[in-house]
Amino acid sequence: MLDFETTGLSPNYGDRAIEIGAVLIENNEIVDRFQSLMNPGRKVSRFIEEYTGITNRMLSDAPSVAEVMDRFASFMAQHHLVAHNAGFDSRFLDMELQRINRQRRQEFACSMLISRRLYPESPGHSLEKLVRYKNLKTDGVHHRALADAEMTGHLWMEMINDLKAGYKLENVSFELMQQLSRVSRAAAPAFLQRAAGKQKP
DNA sequence: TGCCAGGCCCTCTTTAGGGCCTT
Repeated sequence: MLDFETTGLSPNYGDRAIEIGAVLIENNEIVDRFQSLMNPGRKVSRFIEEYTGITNRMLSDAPSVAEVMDRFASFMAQHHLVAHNAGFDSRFLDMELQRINRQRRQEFACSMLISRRLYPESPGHSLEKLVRYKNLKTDGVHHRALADAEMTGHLWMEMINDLKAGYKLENVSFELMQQLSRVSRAAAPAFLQRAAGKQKP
């Protein structure tokens, strides 16, 4: 599970990463963590300072983006990747890796797309609203990379548990989650019924 | 200086528009 804080929304228009947080999940348990600020080599806006709590002063002492991303590439290794609204984080990850001549090879899954299919009745599908809706573990910090990655991890594990309980699935693989995120919202229940049928002995 | 996203998903749809979600 990974999360970026950035200078803005568009890597194609020059925005850069300023913090990355990630948790490694094995057997429905957080077993490792990664977090670092990174100096993008430019000032961040007042809006970003207030939105994230990450100030220009904090970034001036931080290691370079290249240095942090090199360490993170080793941390993520070949593990599957998950982010909340993964399109956003995958664009920044791929752009920052490209800048250090490295490349992502593994697949991404999006916890937001899956939550929309699994919890259509939720009042919203932002990370914050889902944490409240599912009463997930949180330390109350939002818009910081490690805290958001941890909450995404708890959401991911909750969704797996709900799929197991609600559809009598014995095994919920990363691939099944990815497939779920790709079927239409209307077709999701039938897709899950079929998946459960296939797993019956 | 101020401007600039991208994709999903619904609906009053498909020759489109707008809300949501990420910073």
